[in-house]
Amino acid sequence: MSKQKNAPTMADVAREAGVALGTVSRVINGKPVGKAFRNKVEQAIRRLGYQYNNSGRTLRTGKTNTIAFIVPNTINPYFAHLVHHINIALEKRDCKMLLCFTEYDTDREAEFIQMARQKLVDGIIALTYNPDLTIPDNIPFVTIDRFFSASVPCVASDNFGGGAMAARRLKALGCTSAAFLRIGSTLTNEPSKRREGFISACTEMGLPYEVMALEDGQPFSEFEHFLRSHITDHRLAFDGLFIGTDYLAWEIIKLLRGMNIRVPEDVQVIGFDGIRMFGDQEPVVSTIVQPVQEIAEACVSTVLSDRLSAVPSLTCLAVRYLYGGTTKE
Amino acid sequence: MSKQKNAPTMADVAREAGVALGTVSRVINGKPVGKAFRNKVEQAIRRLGYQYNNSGRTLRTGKTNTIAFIVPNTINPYFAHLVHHINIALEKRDCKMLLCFTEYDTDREAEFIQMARQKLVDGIIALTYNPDLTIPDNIPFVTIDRFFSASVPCVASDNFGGGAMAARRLKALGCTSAAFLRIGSTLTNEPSKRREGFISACTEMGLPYEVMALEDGQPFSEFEHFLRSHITDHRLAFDGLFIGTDYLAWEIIKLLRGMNIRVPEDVQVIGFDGIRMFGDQEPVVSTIVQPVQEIAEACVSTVLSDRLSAVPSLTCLAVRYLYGGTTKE
DNA sequence: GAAATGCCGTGAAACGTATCATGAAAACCA
DNA sequence: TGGTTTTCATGATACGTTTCACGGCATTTC
Repeated sequence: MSKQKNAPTMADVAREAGVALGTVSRVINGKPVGKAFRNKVEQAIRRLGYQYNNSGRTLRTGKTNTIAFIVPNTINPYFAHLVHHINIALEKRDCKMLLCFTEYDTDREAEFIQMARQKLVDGIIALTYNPDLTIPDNIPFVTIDRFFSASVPCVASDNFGGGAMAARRLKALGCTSAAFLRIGSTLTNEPSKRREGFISACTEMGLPYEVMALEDGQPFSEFEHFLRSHITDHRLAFDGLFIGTDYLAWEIIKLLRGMNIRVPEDVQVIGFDGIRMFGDQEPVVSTIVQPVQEIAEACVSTVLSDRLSAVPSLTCLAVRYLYGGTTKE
Repeated sequence: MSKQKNAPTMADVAREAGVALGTVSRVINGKPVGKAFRNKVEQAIRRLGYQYNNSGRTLRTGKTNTIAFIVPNTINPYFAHLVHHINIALEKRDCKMLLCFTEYDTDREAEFIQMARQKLVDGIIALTYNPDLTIPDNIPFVTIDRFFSASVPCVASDNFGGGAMAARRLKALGCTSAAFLRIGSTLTNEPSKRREGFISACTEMGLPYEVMALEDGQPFSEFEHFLRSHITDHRLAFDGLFIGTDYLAWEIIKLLRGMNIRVPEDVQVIGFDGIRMFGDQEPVVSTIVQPVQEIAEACVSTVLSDRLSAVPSLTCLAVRYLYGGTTKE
């Protein structure tokens, strides 16, 4: 019961069982061992309550069975869902997850990547906001929604298709004039394809549209100016709004309601990500749902695969989610 | 550039610097070292790009600088916030966090605790749902909101006070009849004190109240029956509702709206936890905010403290949060 | 029935680090 | 200056595991 009853080691088990150290190891690792010997060892393990020591194993094998997930935070529900599903996917493969919150801080992203080099993790899954990140080449690295180079696997859903989906949906809802809002300037980002897809579909359908994008660092209030400048006679100049992120959509809806513009009566609003407040609840905004679970699964299977460089960027299908129900396209 | 350029070790640094192995170690660990020697070592480290190997260090010291946080999931925003703040508190102390999702599964809770014994973590912070959990006595263990015994530190906010706060608030809002809803039967739970505090304050103020508690496993629809049975002439029999959790409150509000009962016009609803949809957004329900950050800080400082057994259960002050603004009581 | 083959138990050797006892040099004191 | 203390570099050791070469034993093969 003492706190420092130092835990039994494999040597203790070997002594207790009257076998060699190597035999104990073979039993533990499921290597072929004679039945009698196996029994002796297993009983000794049970008697002593032996548990393997992870540090020793890791030191010897060089494998930590741990993957780092670098993500801004867990407050944004979309990130929270990613964390959740990545963890599940890792656990399925007997791996642990080391969570690294960057808080959108570039320096911290770099720190975490350094950390990986201390043999703390076997690989890294990263959702970063630094387009100039230097990706280490000596450790498996997978990005979510950020394309760096052909040699760095990038997992993303069909952002272009999702954007087009949003446009078609607005049209189907009877909108005659649309607008697109997005924060973040990095045009090589995968998510920027949502805009491209939206524009492409609008053009194709002959739906007029406007685009308003905020650079990183620009004040959020710019959006308010944009919206206000489009109001005449208490009416918004457009009746359909596609917003790059549910997070942003929620903010915008607040803004609109503050201007006495009703959603969805006066303007249809569609977000992106598929965030729901809790597990099985109605969405706060109409949204294009990202297949979070598939994204997580793809990240994990890629980061754990040996032939990393051969894995192409993955593409998942987006799903539309609207007031009250889910529709797959 | 090759993937297997095995990383430089302390021995390599020592050779490069022309000093002894122990000297390198002393430099790295900030022990007193002669200036000339220190310089030589530091330069060698830089030249070789040396990074310490965590497994070796852990094996030697027995310290992993990692704390496990056992929590049902990260989907519930309250949990997500806990994860976030615990991680921040750990990082402040140069510790890592190992996240363990139980999904409310008792077996998995036990598994994770076993894992800790493999020297994977230095301590455990747990938010469990198994009242019969056996707490290991050979590893620092801190619980959130669950009291097991005097020897297991339990961090909880002032649940009794929070419950009383909710009652007073309903009264202040002009309610003349109240009800309390809660899921989960474990009466020794710290959160059950919310009910006690509520009842106590109602009694004190002469505010009539009803209590409806769902046992674990009972169908959620029981709540619907309860609510329906309190409706006469399209009017609810009470005009104030205190609900043990924001999660539940949100569900109940959905239910109420489905019955054409308006919130807050027909009935005032107050939840508990202080969940907000995103970082700085309006709450979905009125709620008693838990001081998540302080709770996290208390957990971490307790689990990392040596004189664990001497630490009493901590208590934090609750804060009231209502439509549009925050009020401290 | 002897040689060849396969099976599997053995003990030693690493993995990379922190620490400890040792001893030498430097600093201090009288 | 001689003795005593302090400072600090050294090299060996141990942490707990996996793996590897070795060899003993049993089973097969012609």
